[in-house]
Amino acid sequence: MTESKRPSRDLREACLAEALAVIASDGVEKLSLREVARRLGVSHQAPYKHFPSRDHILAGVVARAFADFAAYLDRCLAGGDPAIELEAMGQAYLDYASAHPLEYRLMFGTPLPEPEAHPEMMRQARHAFALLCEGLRRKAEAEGLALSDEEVNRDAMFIWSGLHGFAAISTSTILGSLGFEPHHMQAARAHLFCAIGKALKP
Amino acid sequence: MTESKRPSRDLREACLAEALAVIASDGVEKLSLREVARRLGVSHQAPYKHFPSRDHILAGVVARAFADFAAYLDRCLAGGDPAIELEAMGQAYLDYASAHPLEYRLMFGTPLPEPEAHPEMMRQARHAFALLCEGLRRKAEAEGLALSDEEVNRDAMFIWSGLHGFAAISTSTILGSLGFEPHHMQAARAHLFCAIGKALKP
DNA sequence: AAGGCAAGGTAGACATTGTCAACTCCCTCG
DNA sequence: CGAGGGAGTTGACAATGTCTACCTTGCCTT
Repeated sequence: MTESKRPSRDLREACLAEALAVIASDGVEKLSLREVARRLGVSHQAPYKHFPSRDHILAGVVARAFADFAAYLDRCLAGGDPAIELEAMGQAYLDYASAHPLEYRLMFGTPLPEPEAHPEMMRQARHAFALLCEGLRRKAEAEGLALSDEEVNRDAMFIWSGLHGFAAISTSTILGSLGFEPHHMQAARAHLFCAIGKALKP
Repeated sequence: MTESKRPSRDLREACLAEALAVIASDGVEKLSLREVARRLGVSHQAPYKHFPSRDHILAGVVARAFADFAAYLDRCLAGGDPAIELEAMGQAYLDYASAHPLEYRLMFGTPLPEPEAHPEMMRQARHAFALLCEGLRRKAEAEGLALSDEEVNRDAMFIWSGLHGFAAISTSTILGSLGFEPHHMQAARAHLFCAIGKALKP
């Protein structure tokens, strides 16, 4: 009986995991602390000992997703040809969105309450954007170009727009009723990367 | 006293308008039929005579936003050079998003309730996408190209991704903590259109 | 080692919400 | 003129977020 003695950290973890499970099965709007507590077999007030409010447990789930996402992108910076690295990072961006549509939509498609109240989340977002800028700068250097910060930012914003737009559309429910099927999206994705590459050529 | 006699259609309209007002002031998650009814000074059940459920009133608001949006884009198809028309439509897309960030986020940034349960909402969405495809097709024709539906769809998806991504990022709160200022976004927007144009050249 | 003490967990209460059912009012159509 | 039905009202019920008051238990202080 070494368990259920000091479950403090355990319950917090379990709440986060179970909250994600609830969102996955019933949607984010059906997330309720009582449902989480019920599934975990604890009282309806137990989660309140770890999260001040429903918004805070949701923010906790989102923060975890951001951390995962950043780690996912980080794995692409293994060193090597900057152009290939950059492309790999773009692919990883969409891979993550398609492998974890739930988390992606939570991060970028859900109105989060008080973004400035969760600085860790924003820090991760800044980190991801900085990775993209860094990749662009390295690629430009490798090609002998000297880009100003402004130019890097503009290119980064263009790429980010394309990737985020595609990811958001892909993980949205609109696609189904627009008549798009998986193999269409596969082709569209390849076309997107091709188009972005073409636009980046001087 | 010619009013409040047959307010049937009026109440439906008033509900939609007031629902949008509620969303604007308190956020979409605080939209409740009872709050709408309270603001309109009617009983908490009155809206149910026009909308079967809370999701249906939300879908009604979104459908109206899609219709407005499509009308906004439609104004660009006044005839003339298809290439200029298409560019104007892209500008109108971002203009709408920046002029009506609330509605834009409702349409594309909110988990919509059961799309197949609200065919009118999806019909409006399909219409907006069809406008983009139509613009692309006309431009290709004017240039003497014969594009297959697949190619049109892929180009449309690329453009839509770029526009939507930019619009979503622009209307999000991330920008602030990323250090972007309005004139940066102005330049980034011009750069985006330039890049998209470059990518569309064969 | 005894006694508190604070963190973690439980139970009950209250306001608010979505939604169902039964009721009233009044216009319209036969 | 009277029946019918659409529009609106009232009442009720379950579920939820959140507050307050209680219990439990391992640890720390003296």
